[in-house]
Amino acid sequence: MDAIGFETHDHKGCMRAGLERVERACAERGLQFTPGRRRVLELLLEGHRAMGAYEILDILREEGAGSQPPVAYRALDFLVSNGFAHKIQRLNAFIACMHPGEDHTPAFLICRGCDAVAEAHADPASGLLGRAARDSGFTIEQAVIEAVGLCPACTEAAA
Amino acid sequence: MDAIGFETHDHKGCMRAGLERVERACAERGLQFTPGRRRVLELLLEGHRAMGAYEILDILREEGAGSQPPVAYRALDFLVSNGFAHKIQRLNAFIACMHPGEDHTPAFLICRGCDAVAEAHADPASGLLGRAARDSGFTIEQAVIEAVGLCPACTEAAA
DNA sequence: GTTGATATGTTATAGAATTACAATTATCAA
DNA sequence: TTGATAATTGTAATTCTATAACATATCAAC
Repeated sequence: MDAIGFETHDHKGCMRAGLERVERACAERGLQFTPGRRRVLELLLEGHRAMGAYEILDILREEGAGSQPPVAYRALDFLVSNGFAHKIQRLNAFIACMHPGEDHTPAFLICRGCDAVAEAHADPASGLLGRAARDSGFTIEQAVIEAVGLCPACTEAAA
Repeated sequence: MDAIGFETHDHKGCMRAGLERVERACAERGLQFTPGRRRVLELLLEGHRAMGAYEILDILREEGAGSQPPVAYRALDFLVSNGFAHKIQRLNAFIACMHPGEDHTPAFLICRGCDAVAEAHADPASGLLGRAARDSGFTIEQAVIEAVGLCPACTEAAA
Protein backbone atom coordinates (compact mmCIF):
# COMPACT_ATOMS: atom_id res chain seq x y z
CA MET A 1 0.00 0.00 0.00
CA ASP A 2 1.88 2.98 -1.22
CA ALA A 3 0.80 6.58 -1.59
CA ILE A 4 2.78 6.81 -4.79
CA GLY A 5 0.92 4.06 -6.46
CA PHE A 6 3.07 2.35 -9.08
CA GLU A 7 3.60 -0.64 -6.90
CA THR A 8 1.58 -3.65 -5.89
CA HIS A 9 -0.43 -3.20 -2.77
CA ASP A 10 -3.20 -4.62 -0.63
CA HIS A 11 -5.98 -3.74 -3.02
CA LYS A 12 -8.93 -5.05 -1.07
CA GLY A 13 -7.66 -3.36 2.02
CA CYS A 14 -7.21 -0.07 0.27
CA MET A 15 -10.74 -0.30 -1.13
CA ARG A 16 -12.26 -1.04 2.21
CA ALA A 17 -10.25 1.67 3.91
CA GLY A 18 -11.19 4.20 1.24
CA LEU A 19 -14.88 3.49 1.59
CA GLU A 20 -14.74 3.64 5.36
CA ARG A 21 -12.93 6.92 5.40
CA VAL A 22 -15.41 8.51 3.02
CA GLU A 23 -18.29 7.08 4.99
CA ARG A 24 -16.92 8.63 8.14
CA ALA A 25 -16.20 11.96 6.47
CA CYS A 26 -19.75 12.14 5.12
CA ALA A 27 -21.21 11.36 8.51
CA GLU A 28 -19.08 14.06 10.11
CA ARG A 29 -20.02 16.68 7.58
CA GLY A 30 -23.65 15.77 7.21
CA LEU A 31 -23.28 14.68 3.58
CA GLN A 32 -25.54 12.04 2.10
CA PHE A 33 -23.45 9.10 0.98
CA THR A 34 -26.26 7.62 -1.09
CA PRO A 35 -26.11 4.18 -2.76
CA GLY A 36 -25.47 5.72 -6.19
CA ARG A 37 -22.59 7.83 -4.93
CA ARG A 38 -21.22 4.93 -2.99
CA ARG A 39 -21.36 2.65 -6.00
CA VAL A 40 -19.43 5.11 -8.16
CA LEU A 41 -16.75 5.46 -5.52
CA GLU A 42 -16.56 1.67 -5.30
CA LEU A 43 -16.03 1.46 -9.03
CA LEU A 44 -13.25 4.02 -8.88
CA LEU A 45 -11.60 2.23 -5.98
CA GLU A 46 -11.97 -1.16 -7.68
CA GLY A 47 -10.52 0.13 -10.90
CA HIS A 48 -7.73 1.85 -9.03
CA ARG A 49 -7.18 3.95 -12.09
CA ALA A 50 -8.62 6.95 -13.89
CA MET A 51 -12.01 6.08 -15.36
CA GLY A 52 -14.09 8.09 -17.79
CA ALA A 53 -17.60 9.18 -16.87
CA TYR A 54 -19.08 7.17 -19.70
CA GLU A 55 -17.10 4.12 -18.74
CA ILE A 56 -18.67 4.33 -15.30
CA LEU A 57 -22.05 5.02 -16.83
CA ASP A 58 -21.80 1.85 -18.91
CA ILE A 59 -21.27 -0.22 -15.79
CA LEU A 60 -24.13 1.45 -13.96
CA ARG A 61 -26.34 0.81 -16.94
CA GLU A 62 -25.46 -2.90 -16.96
CA GLU A 63 -26.30 -3.00 -13.29
CA GLY A 64 -29.73 -1.63 -14.01
CA ALA A 65 -29.18 1.74 -12.45
CA GLY A 66 -29.88 4.93 -14.36
CA SER A 67 -28.43 5.06 -17.80
CA GLN A 68 -28.22 8.75 -18.62
CA PRO A 69 -25.04 10.84 -18.36
CA PRO A 70 -26.20 12.98 -15.43
CA VAL A 71 -26.38 9.86 -13.29
CA ALA A 72 -22.64 9.42 -13.55
CA TYR A 73 -21.74 13.09 -13.62
CA ARG A 74 -23.74 13.93 -10.52
CA ALA A 75 -22.13 11.23 -8.46
CA LEU A 76 -18.71 12.21 -9.74
CA ASP A 77 -19.39 15.88 -9.03
CA PHE A 78 -20.31 14.97 -5.50
CA LEU A 79 -17.16 12.95 -5.00
CA VAL A 80 -14.89 15.51 -6.60
CA SER A 81 -16.33 18.58 -4.93
CA ASN A 82 -16.02 16.94 -1.53
CA GLY A 83 -12.49 15.77 -2.12
CA PHE A 84 -13.27 12.05 -2.33
CA ALA A 85 -12.19 11.79 -5.94
CA HIS A 86 -10.19 13.85 -8.39
CA LYS A 87 -10.59 14.68 -12.02
CA ILE A 88 -7.60 14.03 -14.24
CA GLN A 89 -7.92 16.79 -16.80
CA ARG A 90 -5.46 15.26 -19.17
CA LEU A 91 -7.48 12.07 -19.46
CA ASN A 92 -10.98 13.49 -18.99
CA ALA A 93 -11.26 10.89 -16.32
CA PHE A 94 -11.77 10.47 -12.61
CA ILE A 95 -9.86 8.68 -9.90
CA ALA A 96 -10.55 7.94 -6.23
CA CYS A 97 -8.67 10.13 -3.86
CA MET A 98 -5.98 8.42 -1.82
CA HIS A 99 -6.38 10.82 1.09
CA PRO A 100 -10.09 11.53 1.33
CA GLY A 101 -11.09 14.00 3.95
CA GLU A 102 -7.62 15.47 4.29
CA ASP A 103 -7.04 18.95 2.98
CA HIS A 104 -4.42 18.66 0.28
CA THR A 105 -3.32 19.78 -3.16
CA PRO A 106 -3.03 16.64 -5.22
CA ALA A 107 -0.46 16.26 -7.94
CA PHE A 108 -0.63 13.41 -10.39
CA LEU A 109 2.00 11.34 -12.10
CA ILE A 110 0.43 10.02 -15.28
CA CYS A 111 2.14 7.30 -17.28
CA ARG A 112 1.78 7.86 -21.01
CA GLY A 113 2.54 4.21 -21.59
CA CYS A 114 -0.15 2.53 -19.53
CA ASP A 115 -2.25 5.47 -18.28
CA ALA A 116 -1.57 4.51 -14.68
CA VAL A 117 -2.00 7.42 -12.33
CA ALA A 118 -0.32 7.99 -9.01
CA GLU A 119 -1.35 10.64 -6.57
CA ALA A 120 1.32 12.70 -4.90
CA HIS A 121 1.23 15.99 -3.06
CA ALA A 122 2.26 19.45 -4.09
CA ASP A 123 2.53 22.82 -2.51
CA PRO A 124 1.60 25.44 -5.07
CA ALA A 125 2.42 28.28 -2.69
CA SER A 126 6.08 27.39 -2.72
CA GLY A 127 8.51 27.36 -5.59
CA LEU A 128 8.50 29.40 -8.75
CA LEU A 129 4.73 29.31 -9.11
CA GLY A 130 4.08 30.64 -5.64
CA ARG A 131 6.56 33.40 -6.16
CA ALA A 132 5.01 34.39 -9.49
CA ALA A 133 1.59 34.52 -7.86
CA ARG A 134 2.78 36.66 -4.98
CA ASP A 135 4.71 38.98 -7.28
CA SER A 136 1.68 39.61 -9.45
CA GLY A 137 -0.89 39.82 -6.67
CA PHE A 138 -2.66 36.67 -7.76
CA THR A 139 -4.43 34.63 -5.08
CA ILE A 140 -4.14 30.90 -5.69
CA GLU A 141 -7.20 29.04 -4.47
CA GLN A 142 -6.73 25.72 -6.16
CA ALA A 143 -4.21 24.08 -8.42
CA VAL A 144 -4.22 21.33 -10.99
CA ILE A 145 -0.86 19.64 -11.33
CA GLU A 146 -0.43 16.76 -13.72
CA ALA A 147 2.94 15.39 -14.71
CA VAL A 148 3.14 13.13 -17.73
CA GLY A 149 5.94 10.66 -18.23
CA LEU A 150 6.82 7.02 -17.83
CA CYS A 151 6.23 4.83 -14.82
CA PRO A 152 8.97 2.39 -13.75
CA ALA A 153 7.37 -0.57 -15.51
CA CYS A 154 6.93 1.23 -18.82
CA THR A 155 10.41 2.71 -18.60
CA GLU A 156 11.76 -0.80 -18.36
CA ALA A 157 9.51 -2.08 -21.13
CA ALA A 158 10.69 0.71 -23.41
CA ALA A 159 14.33 -0.26 -22.92
CA MET B 1 5.19 43.99 -21.18
CA ASP B 2 5.26 41.58 -18.32
CA ALA B 3 5.79 37.85 -18.21
CA ILE B 4 3.18 37.62 -15.50
CA GLY B 5 0.50 39.14 -17.59
CA PHE B 6 -2.12 40.80 -15.41
CA GLU B 7 -0.83 44.22 -16.29
CA THR B 8 -1.05 46.55 -19.26
CA HIS B 9 1.70 46.20 -21.77
CA ASP B 10 2.86 47.06 -25.27
CA HIS B 11 0.42 44.81 -27.04
CA LYS B 12 1.38 45.52 -30.65
CA GLY B 13 5.00 45.08 -29.78
CA CYS B 14 4.39 41.79 -28.05
CA MET B 15 2.39 40.54 -31.04
CA ARG B 16 5.06 41.48 -33.50
CA ALA B 17 7.79 40.02 -31.33
CA GLY B 18 5.86 36.81 -30.85
CA LEU B 19 5.34 36.31 -34.56
CA GLU B 20 8.96 37.06 -35.32
CA ARG B 21 10.27 34.66 -32.76
CA VAL B 22 8.06 31.85 -34.03
CA GLU B 23 9.01 32.66 -37.61
CA ARG B 24 12.65 32.39 -36.70
CA ALA B 25 12.18 29.21 -34.70
CA CYS B 26 10.35 27.57 -37.62
CA ALA B 27 13.08 28.57 -40.05
CA GLU B 28 15.74 27.16 -37.76
CA ARG B 29 13.93 23.88 -37.23
CA GLY B 30 12.69 23.40 -40.78
CA LEU B 31 9.03 23.72 -39.81
CA GLN B 32 6.45 25.05 -42.25
CA PHE B 33 4.92 28.19 -40.83
CA THR B 34 2.05 28.17 -43.31
CA PRO B 35 -0.48 30.99 -43.68
CA GLY B 36 -3.15 29.06 -41.80
CA ARG B 37 -0.87 28.32 -38.86
CA ARG B 38 0.37 31.88 -38.87
CA ARG B 39 -3.15 33.26 -38.87
CA VAL B 40 -4.15 31.15 -35.87
CA LEU B 41 -1.10 32.31 -33.95
CA GLU B 42 -1.95 35.90 -34.86
CA LEU B 43 -5.45 35.44 -33.48
CA LEU B 44 -4.09 34.04 -30.24
CA LEU B 45 -1.59 36.87 -29.93
CA GLU B 46 -4.23 39.49 -30.77
CA GLY B 47 -6.66 38.05 -28.25
CA HIS B 48 -3.91 37.80 -25.68
CA ARG B 49 -6.09 35.37 -23.82
CA ALA B 50 -7.18 31.77 -23.89
CA MET B 51 -9.37 31.12 -26.91
CA GLY B 52 -11.44 28.06 -27.69
CA ALA B 53 -10.85 26.08 -30.86
CA TYR B 54 -14.37 26.80 -32.07
CA GLU B 55 -14.00 30.49 -31.34
CA ILE B 56 -10.96 30.52 -33.59
CA LEU B 57 -12.75 28.42 -36.15
CA ASP B 58 -15.61 30.95 -36.28
CA ILE B 59 -13.17 33.72 -37.13
CA LEU B 60 -11.44 31.64 -39.79
CA ARG B 61 -14.82 30.82 -41.27
CA GLU B 62 -15.77 34.50 -41.47
CA GLU B 63 -12.48 35.15 -43.19
CA GLY B 64 -13.31 32.59 -45.82
CA ALA B 65 -10.78 30.02 -44.72
CA GLY B 66 -11.77 26.44 -44.02
CA SER B 67 -14.76 25.99 -41.80
CA GLN B 68 -14.42 22.50 -40.37
CA PRO B 69 -13.02 21.74 -36.90
CA PRO B 70 -9.84 20.06 -38.12
CA VAL B 71 -8.77 23.36 -39.70
CA ALA B 72 -8.50 24.94 -36.29
CA TYR B 73 -7.33 21.85 -34.44
CA ARG B 74 -4.54 21.12 -36.86
CA ALA B 75 -3.11 24.59 -36.62
CA LEU B 76 -3.45 24.51 -32.84
CA ASP B 77 -1.81 21.09 -32.66
CA PHE B 78 1.10 22.40 -34.65
CA LEU B 79 1.50 25.41 -32.41
CA VAL B 80 1.14 23.45 -29.19
CA SER B 81 3.36 20.55 -30.12
CA ASN B 82 6.13 22.91 -31.13
CA GLY B 83 5.82 25.02 -28.02
CA PHE B 84 4.41 28.12 -29.72
CA ALA B 85 1.11 27.92 -27.87
CA HIS B 86 -0.26 26.14 -24.85
CA LYS B 87 -3.50 24.43 -24.08
CA ILE B 88 -5.30 25.49 -20.92
CA GLN B 89 -6.97 22.28 -19.85
CA ARG B 90 -9.24 23.96 -17.37
CA LEU B 91 -10.77 26.17 -20.05
CA ASN B 92 -10.52 23.83 -23.03
CA ALA B 93 -8.78 26.73 -24.66
CA PHE B 94 -5.47 27.78 -26.16
CA ILE B 95 -3.12 30.66 -25.57
CA ALA B 96 -0.02 31.93 -27.34
CA CYS B 97 3.20 31.07 -25.58
CA MET B 98 5.05 34.00 -24.09
CA HIS B 99 8.43 32.34 -24.54
CA PRO B 100 8.25 30.51 -27.84
CA GLY B 101 11.26 28.50 -28.75
CA GLU B 102 12.61 28.42 -25.24
CA ASP B 103 12.55 25.15 -23.39
CA HIS B 104 10.33 25.67 -20.37
CA THR B 105 7.60 24.23 -18.19
CA PRO B 106 4.77 26.70 -18.25
CA ALA B 107 2.52 27.21 -15.26
CA PHE B 108 -0.67 29.18 -15.57
CA LEU B 109 -2.46 31.50 -13.21
CA ILE B 110 -6.10 31.46 -14.25
CA CYS B 111 -8.53 34.01 -12.84
CA ARG B 112 -11.92 32.49 -12.13
CA GLY B 113 -13.44 35.95 -12.23
CA CYS B 114 -12.43 37.14 -15.67
CA ASP B 115 -10.74 34.06 -17.18
CA ALA B 116 -7.54 36.02 -17.68
CA VAL B 117 -4.52 33.76 -17.92
CA ALA B 118 -0.94 34.59 -17.04
CA GLU B 119 1.98 32.39 -17.92
CA ALA B 120 4.61 31.78 -15.30
CA HIS B 121 7.31 29.17 -14.98
CA ALA B 122 7.56 26.11 -12.87
CA ASP B 123 10.16 23.49 -12.14
CA PRO B 124 8.43 20.15 -11.72
CA ALA B 125 11.68 18.43 -10.82
CA SER B 126 11.95 20.38 -7.61
CA GLY B 127 9.64 20.42 -4.64
CA LEU B 128 7.31 17.74 -3.40
CA LEU B 129 6.34 16.59 -6.88
CA GLY B 130 9.90 16.07 -8.00
CA ARG B 131 10.69 14.14 -4.89
CA ALA B 132 7.63 11.90 -5.29
CA ALA B 133 8.65 11.18 -8.87
CA ARG B 134 12.22 10.30 -7.95
CA ASP B 135 11.11 8.17 -5.02
CA SER B 136 8.80 6.11 -7.18
CA GLY B 137 11.04 5.87 -10.23
CA PHE B 138 8.71 7.92 -12.40
CA THR B 139 10.27 9.97 -15.20
CA ILE B 140 8.56 13.31 -15.66
CA GLU B 141 8.62 14.39 -19.28
CA GLN B 142 6.07 17.13 -19.24
CA ALA B 143 3.83 18.82 -16.70
CA VAL B 144 0.57 20.69 -16.76
CA ILE B 145 0.30 23.19 -13.94
CA GLU B 146 -2.76 25.36 -13.67
CA ALA B 147 -3.53 27.46 -10.64
CA VAL B 148 -7.02 28.88 -10.30
CA GLY B 149 -7.79 31.92 -8.21
CA LEU B 150 -8.37 35.62 -8.43
CA CYS B 151 -6.29 38.17 -10.30
CA PRO B 152 -5.57 41.52 -8.63
CA ALA B 153 -8.38 43.32 -10.47
CA CYS B 154 -11.03 40.73 -9.59
CA THR B 155 -9.80 40.54 -5.99
CA GLU B 156 -10.38 44.25 -5.72
CA ALA B 157 -13.76 44.06 -7.46
CA ALA B 158 -14.86 41.31 -5.06
CA ALA B 159 -14.12 43.49 -2.04
C1' DG C 1 -47.38 15.49 8.74
C1' DT C 2 -45.97 19.61 6.19
C1' DT C 3 -42.58 21.90 4.07
C1' DG C 4 -38.33 23.25 2.02
C1' DA C 5 -34.14 21.40 0.52
C1' DT C 6 -31.68 17.71 -1.55
C1' DA C 7 -31.29 13.94 -4.69
C1' DT C 8 -32.75 11.14 -8.78
C1' DG C 9 -34.77 10.03 -13.50
C1' DT C 10 -35.03 11.28 -18.21
C1' DT C 11 -35.00 13.95 -22.53
C1' DA C 12 -32.64 16.81 -25.17
C1' DT C 13 -28.87 19.53 -26.42
C1' DA C 14 -24.41 21.82 -26.24
C1' DG C 15 -19.51 21.71 -26.52
C1' DA C 16 -14.95 19.67 -27.70
C1' DA C 17 -12.21 16.72 -30.46
C1' DT C 18 -11.15 12.98 -33.76
C1' DT C 19 -11.58 9.65 -37.74
C1' DA C 20 -11.45 8.92 -42.40
C1' DC C 21 -10.67 9.92 -46.98
C1' DA C 22 -9.86 12.91 -50.96
C1' DA C 23 -7.15 16.56 -52.94
C1' DT C 24 -3.38 19.54 -52.93
C1' DT C 25 1.17 21.32 -52.13
C1' DA C 26 5.91 21.14 -50.59
C1' DT C 27 10.50 18.70 -50.41
C1' DC C 28 14.17 16.38 -52.16
C1' DA C 29 16.69 13.01 -54.62
C1' DA C 30 17.62 11.16 -59.23
C1' DT D 1 13.01 18.95 -64.43
C1' DT D 2 10.77 15.26 -63.11
C1' DG D 3 9.01 11.86 -60.31
C1' DA D 4 8.42 9.84 -55.74
C1' DT D 5 7.52 10.80 -51.06
C1' DA D 6 6.00 13.26 -47.29
C1' DA D 7 3.46 17.03 -45.37
C1' DT D 8 -0.48 19.83 -45.46
C1' DT D 9 -5.26 21.12 -46.41
C1' DG D 10 -10.44 20.44 -47.38
C1' DT D 11 -14.59 18.33 -46.02
C1' DA D 12 -18.07 15.13 -44.17
C1' DA D 13 -19.32 12.40 -40.62
C1' DT D 14 -18.85 10.79 -36.14
C1' DT D 15 -17.37 10.20 -31.36
C1' DC D 16 -16.55 11.70 -26.90
C1' DT D 17 -17.49 14.80 -23.00
C1' DA D 18 -20.57 17.52 -20.39
C1' DT D 19 -24.62 20.34 -19.16
C1' DA D 20 -29.47 22.42 -19.28
C1' DA D 21 -34.04 21.83 -18.19
C1' DC D 22 -37.81 19.86 -16.02
C1' DA D 23 -40.45 16.31 -13.62
C1' DT D 24 -40.45 13.17 -9.72
C1' DA D 25 -39.07 11.31 -5.52
C1' DT D 26 -36.75 11.30 -1.09
C1' DC D 27 -34.84 13.29 3.03
C1' DA D 28 -34.56 16.34 7.26
C1' DA D 29 -36.19 19.52 10.35
C1' DC D 30 -39.81 21.89 12.29
